[in-house]
Amino acid sequence: MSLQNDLGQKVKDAVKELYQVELPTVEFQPTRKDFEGDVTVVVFPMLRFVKGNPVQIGTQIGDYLQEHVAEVAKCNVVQGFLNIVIEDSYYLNFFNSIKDEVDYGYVKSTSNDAMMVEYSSPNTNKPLHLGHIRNNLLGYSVAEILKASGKKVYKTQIINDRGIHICKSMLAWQKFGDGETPESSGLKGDHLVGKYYVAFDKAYKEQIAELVDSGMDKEKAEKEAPILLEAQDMLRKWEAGDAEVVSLWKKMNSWVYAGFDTTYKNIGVDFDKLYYESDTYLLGRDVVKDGLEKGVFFKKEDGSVWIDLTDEGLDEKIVLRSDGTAVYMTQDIGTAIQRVTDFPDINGMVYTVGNEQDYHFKVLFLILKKLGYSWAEQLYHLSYGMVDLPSGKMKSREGTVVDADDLIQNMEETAESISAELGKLEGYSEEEKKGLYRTIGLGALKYYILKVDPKKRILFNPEESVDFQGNTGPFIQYTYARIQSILRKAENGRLSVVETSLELHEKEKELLKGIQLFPETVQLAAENFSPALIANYTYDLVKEFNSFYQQVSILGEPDEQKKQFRVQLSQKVGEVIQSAFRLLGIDVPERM
RNA sequence: GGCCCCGUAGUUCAAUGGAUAGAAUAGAAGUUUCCUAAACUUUAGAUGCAAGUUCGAUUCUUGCCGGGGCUACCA
Repeated sequence: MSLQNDLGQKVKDAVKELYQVELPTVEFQPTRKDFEGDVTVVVFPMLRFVKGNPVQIGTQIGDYLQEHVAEVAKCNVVQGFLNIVIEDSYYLNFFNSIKDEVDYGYVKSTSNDAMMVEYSSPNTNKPLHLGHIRNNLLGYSVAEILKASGKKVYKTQIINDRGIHICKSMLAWQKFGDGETPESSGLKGDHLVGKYYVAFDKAYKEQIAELVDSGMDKEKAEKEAPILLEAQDMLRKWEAGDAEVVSLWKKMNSWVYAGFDTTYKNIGVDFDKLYYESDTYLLGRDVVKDGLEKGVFFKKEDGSVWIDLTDEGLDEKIVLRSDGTAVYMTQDIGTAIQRVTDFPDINGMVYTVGNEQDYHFKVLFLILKKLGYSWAEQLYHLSYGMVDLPSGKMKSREGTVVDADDLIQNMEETAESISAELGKLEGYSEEEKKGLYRTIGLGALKYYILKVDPKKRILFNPEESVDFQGNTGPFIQYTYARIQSILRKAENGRLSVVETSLELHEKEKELLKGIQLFPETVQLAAENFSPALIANYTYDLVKEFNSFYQQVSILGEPDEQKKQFRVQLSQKVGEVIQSAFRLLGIDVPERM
């Protein structure tokens, strides 16, 4: 904020005048609640440059600031901390300067500095589950945060639509499906296909057990179960372009896509560009050949191509098989390059992928750097921890997952029953109510997931479900709804400018400080790819507002100037809540 | 074995190397003639262990202990 810049300069001036020393930086922090003041200068780091007693230095700087800076009202020094009280008029001036700003806190995209954010990237053999939800929410939110920080952003996903796991669902459907379709069964397409993925695994396990019973050892049985051999055969046919297999593949994938579309729409995420693995899995081989000539890669005797990363503390990693076919890494190299070809203004990419692939992305990024792409300097693996259940890991194969669609429905139902109990929705139509339950239910879920550091594992207990009270999405939505209620009741006579001679209530000042923090919080969240920073910021602001709301009468204030100021202050807080929550992909309700 | 991530109140989460480690929830106690009590106000309770760097360490370094992951010519 500009005040901090100004003050920083003034502190440097003070030190220069008092001690004839140039200070490189000045460290600020918000003053802790227990002390008097608004901002605090930490004196300790200066001791490196200025010899002396920190208390004395702090006091002298404080005296200088009071004399030379109009906004500084008072100072006090506690240990090595110089606490500065800022004049009310400064905050009121600040408020006047931003109160009518639309999208306050967002930076408009000006440059061609574009980023691509990849997230979701599901397999087309089963429906989305809670792990995908975490992925989707993180990726979408980071994309929105980057946009708000001034970047151009392309959201993308790569759909993993080929491979043995896809053939497993197809084969099981062929064998056991009896022609079942989404229409005939009433099942959502992705769920229908997922059902056959589970059915495959069941049949596979049965066959293994039979083979083991008949004397085969387990490892061999796992490789030679007839149904697995059939699936492998199907994959070969697919790769050869066998018309029947390809047509089945297209049919079942289309069911899955229809299902995914519904789920994405319900979660509220979207994409600017889709990539399909069936189109991209051959990419990358030419690049590897080029890289081989440039000496980035080397060839082993059997003809396979590798990169040696032992200098970087990693291992050797294969990039092309001895038969010349691609591995996962080859595809990823090719796909990254393809994206920059498709969108030449891309200057960086974010990959939202679980932390079990940390190593893979470390290697991928290194390879791209070694190949000499300038954009390779701006690659980020948005890595996140697993979502576990009390019973352990989620496994789609075994059907032990929290299904995304079920979970969303569950959240809506919980929101509904709480709302019904509170009974505040008189006059709302059924349709409006339904929309509200979705807003609240999803708000609870999204906030619950996004407020946590992505790196941490989440233990999700479906029995306890997600809270609607305390540090939660609904808590913040509720505050927003209350503010809207005030605005509806307030008369229209709006002040064009707030008198800066107004004396601020302590809570009002805290709110203004909170509002002031929003733009830098957005930037910080973008730099750190961290929705959690936005969530925590919003919570702090809202908590402060609720305390203000409780202590200070807004509409009941007799002084018209003050009343109008409080109404506008509330309105601005509401706008910031809405803007912040938009970055998390969470809606805010007019009533609740 | 090697490498990576995590370890903070009973539980779920915070804390750019800074002051007396913040919240929420569960527990105890209050606040509705007053703008929505999904709220507000009290209260009790925590840095895995051991060294080191520093004026100052939850944060950085090392070792150990716990939990998870990666370590495929799978994707």
